[in-house]
Amino acid sequence: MTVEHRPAPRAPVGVDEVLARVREAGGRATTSRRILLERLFAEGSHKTAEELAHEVQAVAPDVHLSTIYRNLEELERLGVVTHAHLGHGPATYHLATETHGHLSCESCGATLEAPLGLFDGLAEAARESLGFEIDPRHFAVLGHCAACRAREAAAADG
Amino acid sequence: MTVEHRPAPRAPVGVDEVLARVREAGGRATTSRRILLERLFAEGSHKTAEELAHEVQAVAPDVHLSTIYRNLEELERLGVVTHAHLGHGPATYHLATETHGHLSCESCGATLEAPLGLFDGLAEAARESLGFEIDPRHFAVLGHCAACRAREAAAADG
DNA sequence: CACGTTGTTGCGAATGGTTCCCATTACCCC
DNA sequence: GGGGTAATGGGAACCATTCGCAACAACGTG
Repeated sequence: MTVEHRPAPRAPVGVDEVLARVREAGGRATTSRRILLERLFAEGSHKTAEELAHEVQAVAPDVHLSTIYRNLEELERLGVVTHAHLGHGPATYHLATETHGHLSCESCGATLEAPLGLFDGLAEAARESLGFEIDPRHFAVLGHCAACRAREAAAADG
Repeated sequence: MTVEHRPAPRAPVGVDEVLARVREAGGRATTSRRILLERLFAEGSHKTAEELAHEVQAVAPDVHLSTIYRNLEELERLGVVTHAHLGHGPATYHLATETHGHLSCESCGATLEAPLGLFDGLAEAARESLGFEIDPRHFAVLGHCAACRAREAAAADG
């Protein structure tokens, strides 16, 4: 067994499917919800609530940031969306379709998605020596990306 | 080589040594600085700025929280103190004498200090497949501790 | 399709953690 | 023991997020 927690999210296929699920759960298919979902299904993942708000507001200017937060929270409860903390700065949200761990560069903020298998070495070590089960999805593992390391090494040589 | 960044902190031996170093660097040995250092050298690590403020204020009630933050920042610049982010909630500060990685439980907030060697498996995997050099000191790797896993497993069984 | 229930929204205020600004204080070098 | 300047207290500002509340709008029902 590798890293494995939380209810496995049922893959949402599209906006309408998700809205149907929202209604099943007693919720309503509001326009702000629909637009937000369209933005989440659009390419480019790991968006902050504020970025999503801007995108949504390009279509529906009155949608308030707090509505974005509330909808993200609701979608997360349904297992459609997840958020990840990538170091300093705001959380980022993405579809819960594919699960992956996060590596984030402390220097430039770049985020790498990594298959959970990458974390198996640490997962095993932590589990065996401490009984601790890591989860690299909700919080990124920080460090320094290749580009920044190269740049920093070059600067150090100077 | 394993996980290894940042200037290796010269081990500070005591409050007075650190204050001497502060002065070398053009700083001044103020009372708030001294008391803060005494608290940092006292046992019990991973204290938040606010906890440290309370401890300092028990001795010198007028020391302001912003002074604590400024002093911690200054001490960090000198390599005497480090801070770590352990998930949600405020950062924690501790002496930079001994370097270790952090594992933090998402359920109960417990923090485990782990030797950097524990992270070697992931460090190698990330370096080799992505050129990414992890640093488990500044940001904790999150997950679930043994106690919480046991409790959660029991609850799931019902 | 009008109606009422109730989930949602917009908005602003509140929160928690941290940083910034600024006039005053107090180190400490001579 | 006076002067230059680092540091302080205090509070305002800041960012990300949450909350409270009155107005609104979905949508099942009649």
